[in-house]
Amino acid sequence: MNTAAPRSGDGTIGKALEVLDLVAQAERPVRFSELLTLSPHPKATLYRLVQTLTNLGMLRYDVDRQTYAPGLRLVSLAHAAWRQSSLAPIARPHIDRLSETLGETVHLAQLDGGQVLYVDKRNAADPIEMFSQAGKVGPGYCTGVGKAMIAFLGDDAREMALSQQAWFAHTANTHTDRDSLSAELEVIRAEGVAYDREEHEPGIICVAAPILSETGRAIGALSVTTSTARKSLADLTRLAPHLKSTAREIAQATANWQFPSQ
Amino acid sequence: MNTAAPRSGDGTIGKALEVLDLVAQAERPVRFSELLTLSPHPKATLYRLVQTLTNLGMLRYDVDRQTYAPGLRLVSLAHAAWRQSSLAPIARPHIDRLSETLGETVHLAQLDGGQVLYVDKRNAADPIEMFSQAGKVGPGYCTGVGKAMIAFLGDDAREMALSQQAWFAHTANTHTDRDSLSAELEVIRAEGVAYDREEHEPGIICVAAPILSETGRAIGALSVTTSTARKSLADLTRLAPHLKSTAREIAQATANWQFPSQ
DNA sequence: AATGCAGTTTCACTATGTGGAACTTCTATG
DNA sequence: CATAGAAGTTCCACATAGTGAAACTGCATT
Repeated sequence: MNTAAPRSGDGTIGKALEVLDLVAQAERPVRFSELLTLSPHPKATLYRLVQTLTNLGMLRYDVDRQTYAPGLRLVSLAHAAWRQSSLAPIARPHIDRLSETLGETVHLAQLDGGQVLYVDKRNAADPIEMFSQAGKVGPGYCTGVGKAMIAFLGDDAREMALSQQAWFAHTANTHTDRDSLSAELEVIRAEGVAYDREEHEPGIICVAAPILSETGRAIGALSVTTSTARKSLADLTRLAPHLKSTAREIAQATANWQFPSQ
Repeated sequence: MNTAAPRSGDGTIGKALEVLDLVAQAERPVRFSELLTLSPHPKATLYRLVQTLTNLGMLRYDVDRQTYAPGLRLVSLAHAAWRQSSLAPIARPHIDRLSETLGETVHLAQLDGGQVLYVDKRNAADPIEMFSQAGKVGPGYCTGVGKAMIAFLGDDAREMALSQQAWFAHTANTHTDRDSLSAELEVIRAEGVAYDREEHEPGIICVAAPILSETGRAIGALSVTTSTARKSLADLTRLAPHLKSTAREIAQATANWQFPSQ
């Protein structure tokens, strides 16, 4: 088996996925010419790729507007991925309970290519939401769940993850290089909890606890997010024990069934 | 732009997606050798495809168990697809209201390659947890939502859809050929509602209304599903007007924004 | 030690995908 | 209403990228 994960350059299939990503990241239907400016490929090549993807149902082409959007076939594929590769199905009852106890919205995230992928969320007020939030991605280096997970990776995986960060200063508190973050990761490892101190968005704070495998590696993370208007960091500290115990419950539940560490 | 949608045979990318589908359909982590028996490709070719997909994050490889599962990258791609290409974000408030009014579980579905794709569901208080969730796919020819949508397709699209059905007799009531179904489609077009009379699962019945574009083509469908133990078909008939009016509301909401007919 | 099975690598071959350029719409503009 | 320009589509000589038979490497099992 191959070791690294370059995530691009893998032949034709890689190119096709780059295009798919481009369309997905656009967040709205795009015209062919827009894609052309965004992609490194010559016109004819891009054209064929887009055609193939459309034929395969991975892109949807709107004839009237002449635009491309991600196709619904992805949704059904993702369903399988979500059920098999995410902690969500197993974690769901535990998250329900936690969300109810705390009266706060709880997020469940996993690491994918150095980025945080939210795989489920439980809104205290409004139950059962699916992909509305699940599927969303965020940065690893400046979110509570991201830091919680990176702190508890194996050395190689952590190096990998650190090298994949953008280190963009979203706020004055954002870690903007690996040394700065690495120092905090030590603390997170010691405490078993990570805080987001308005590092991603001003006014937004969060506590997060990693979900650990038997070998002590992060396989996911839980978080409670709130705004400085509603709660303080001290308040969140009080929630930490609940988070940690729920994380431990989930870890146990997964150990009984299956699940690979990164 | 190409017209038809053969959904396979599209070069290397098509092959890669076939493999991805295979893994997704397995519903559990699969070994390489299992894939080998399922796929028409020779060992080496399959091996490379699987490697490429793994590198790209579309598959996840579990080193310990030597198994492949759909990768989480799909979940984030699907998020974009769900937001842009599904009716769910627009329809959500209307479905909420309907589900609350009726006190029943409401499903929202769209047609994708002749199959029904459930893009959202709203579970009322009393959850009959059964066969459906966002991302789940079902047959077109023997579900309420499927028949409601197929009835209101354009001629070409309907022919296409009919040719893509499996016509498997799930129950004694299942339509097993296009003539049988076509007759019912006439009725559905006249009434504007479709019923599933235990055609997919014994004991499960449903009413469905299509969501129509300005040109009268189906862009999705709504349904209320229940069991014969709880309700009769006559009961469902009484719900039909609510379904139809909600479907019309959603159609209006989409018209104001965007949306292509099939 | 011998057999068999699952997974991986090699390598000559050629099918597949490439991309520059030419062609066709369509839309904006003088 | 002619004309320029941009956006989308097709063509085709070329070589990269993918193919698959066969050989190889572990690792169980007998």
